[in-house]
Amino acid sequence: MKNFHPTGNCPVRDVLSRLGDKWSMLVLITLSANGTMRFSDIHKTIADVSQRMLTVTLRTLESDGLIERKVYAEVPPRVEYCLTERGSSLIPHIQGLVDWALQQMSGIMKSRVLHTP
Amino acid sequence: MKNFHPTGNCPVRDVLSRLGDKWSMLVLITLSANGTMRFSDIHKTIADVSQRMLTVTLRTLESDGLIERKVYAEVPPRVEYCLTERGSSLIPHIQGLVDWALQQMSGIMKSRVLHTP
DNA sequence: AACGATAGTTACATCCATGTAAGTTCCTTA
DNA sequence: TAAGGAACTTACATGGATGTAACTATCGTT
Repeated sequence: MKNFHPTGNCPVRDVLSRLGDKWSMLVLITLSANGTMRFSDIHKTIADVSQRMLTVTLRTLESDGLIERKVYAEVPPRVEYCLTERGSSLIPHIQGLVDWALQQMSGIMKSRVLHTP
Repeated sequence: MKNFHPTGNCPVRDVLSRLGDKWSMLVLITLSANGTMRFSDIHKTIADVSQRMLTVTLRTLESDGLIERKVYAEVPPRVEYCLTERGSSLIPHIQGLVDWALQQMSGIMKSRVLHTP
């Protein structure tokens, strides 16, 4: 347990807590699957995210250097997002989690029912 | 309710959202590193979790079948926790995320500073 | 002149995860 | 007789994450 420091501020916890929010992993997987996308494209793909939270999520991911934001000086505006190299390096790990969840979810749902009669 | 609850629709999101809370991954990694542990042992290892949240987290993990809870009829009580097979199968994926975070966190911190002048 | 399109921003409201503090149980030991 | 211990449980408080709705800018099109 030398990686997770139980006391004080842990940078690893900090980094991981960003991915644990409601939309970040979903956005990253979406960009990985589709390549470069406009704001409206992402919004259509993840239909139930609010405009505000999509903006907030994208800004946070950009701030951490996981995605890149390109603004084109056009009217109406055009903004494109894509994964950075750092963002791409994270994808296999998220995908690993998703695959695990897909394999296990049936059993997990059954387990939940047993534990809440 | 005007909108569907997102985790109500997608089982994968539901399962992953459980792992995204503040303590679940930490508890799983701790159990993986130390094997069977008592409640108080986990609490000592993860010093800054409140008693209540440790209880809540352990119950949730148990309900999903990721850890096993063994109660011994003694006074004072003794309760032991360990990973189930399902919980163990998740560890490599969490560890992959942790390793990634360790490799990237320095660069991420720098990126954050650049994006918040 | 009004409208639509895109990608936001702002102010405000609400919910839920988490925290705090105290109470509970039952036996053992001083 | 009372304190101590493990593992909770309950009631209440709080803050941060998320949601809602309205507003913005600009230009070409109707």
